[in-house]
Amino acid sequence: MHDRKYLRECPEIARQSLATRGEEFARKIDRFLEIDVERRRQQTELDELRSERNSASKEIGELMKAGRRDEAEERKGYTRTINSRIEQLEAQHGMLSDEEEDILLSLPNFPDPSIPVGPEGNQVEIKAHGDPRKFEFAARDHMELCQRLELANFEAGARISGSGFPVMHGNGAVLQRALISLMADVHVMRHGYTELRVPFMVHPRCPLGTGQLPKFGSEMYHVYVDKKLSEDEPESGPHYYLIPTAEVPVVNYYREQILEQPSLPIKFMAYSPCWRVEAGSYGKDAKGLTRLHQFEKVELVRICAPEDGLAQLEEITADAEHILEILGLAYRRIVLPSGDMAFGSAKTYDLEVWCPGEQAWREVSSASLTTDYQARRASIRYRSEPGGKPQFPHLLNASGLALPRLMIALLETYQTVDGNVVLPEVLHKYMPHTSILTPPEAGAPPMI
RNA sequence: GGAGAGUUGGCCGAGUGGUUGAAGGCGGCUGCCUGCUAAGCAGUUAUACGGUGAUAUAGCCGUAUCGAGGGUUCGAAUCCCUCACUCUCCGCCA
Repeated sequence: MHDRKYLRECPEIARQSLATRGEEFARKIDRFLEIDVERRRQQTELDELRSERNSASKEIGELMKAGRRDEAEERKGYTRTINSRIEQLEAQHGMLSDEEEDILLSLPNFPDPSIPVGPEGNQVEIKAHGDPRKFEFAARDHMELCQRLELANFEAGARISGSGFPVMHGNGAVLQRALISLMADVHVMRHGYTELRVPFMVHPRCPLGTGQLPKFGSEMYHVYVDKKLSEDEPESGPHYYLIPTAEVPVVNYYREQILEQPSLPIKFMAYSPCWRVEAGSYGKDAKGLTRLHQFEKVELVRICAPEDGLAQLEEITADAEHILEILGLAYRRIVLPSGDMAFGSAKTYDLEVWCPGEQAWREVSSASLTTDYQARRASIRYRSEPGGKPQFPHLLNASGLALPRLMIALLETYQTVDGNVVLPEVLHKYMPHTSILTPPEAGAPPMI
């Protein structure tokens, strides 16, 4: 959400900035400005009328006390006429305020001037790390490896829930758990994050704060208690959203709070499952573990001083990259163009890991600086000095990292000629029972 | 699922129709006093929006805000209704 004053005072800059994200926003800003002028005019008039009513009421009180009933009655009549005017104005003012609010909530963040302008495809590679492994044999893709080593069961997942809900099986499940532990440990012990364990279903206010709502409600799973399912007005009862990322609950940890002289940056890490509807994406990267309705992720969030945002983005991105580095995976960092960023982001780096079996770079992390955009929406403020003015901090988030695609890269990179997988050393202490994934022995539960 | 209690300022906590934006306390800030420390005294200390002002985000004026929404009234934190949330006890359950 943007500062009204800024839009009012620098509409041209705002228009130009948002034009890089889509052509519809200039029109919205124009409408905002139009409404804003009229809304303020009405508010001034309302304030004056109310002021008059307040003082008249006070007078009535004094007249009553003094026993001057007739004069009091006369004043009451006067206030009643003011009230009808107030009522009228309030209705108009309310409608305008609502529309203004809707517009504000539907404007994305201003892109940082440093990023490339344009639609998806205009991203720029910032750096590359590690060499994609060369194979002296035909590298298998992760589907084949999962099948052979019995690591993931897609059919069973479909039976249980539907497509996009795989069951991790045997060593696949263990490996996933090991990766979670490894990443969490590194972020907590080495990078200094405080770990949170958060609710996975959240109050609607949360995704509004982070920017998924109101525009992207259809991309999240919405949960009602059973008795509300059949009713026409689900909004009347308690309802929740399944989190599409731990960023949602973590950012809302301080929603509507004023932090008193916090020591910034605040760094939070949270592991969680994530649910995404992914409507309309069938067929697009949809095979295997690439794109799922439910997946797991370790998420990083930072809260920092406004002047520090860009530097913090570099750090949080480096924290995510560090995981790829200790796992020995080749990756590149790209900066997303204005037209391809999440709604609340001002600048986003994607980390793409090399998946040799598919001969493709796959996004495993997205690190974003949301500046004060989420802080405003979620009303998170802080005072840098006692009695100082509350100000909006900058918020950042980064996946560190998403499990399924990390798993793809890991399996495909460390496969051997005979179709096994030799795990990198850093994982050994998290999987003491085996450092080489091989097909299960006879007697293991069948994967069908 | 059943029964009850509650939701007030950074925190605790008064307050059942009229100078209550809100007593009192804690904490914070400013000053005074005290030859250390401690204590004491006085003052001050919410947020948002609008206007005015300056144009460095000071000051002044107004409005709104006592969980949310609606109602009664000239006037509501205070009365009425609806909803949300929190807590306690019982039941059920990992």
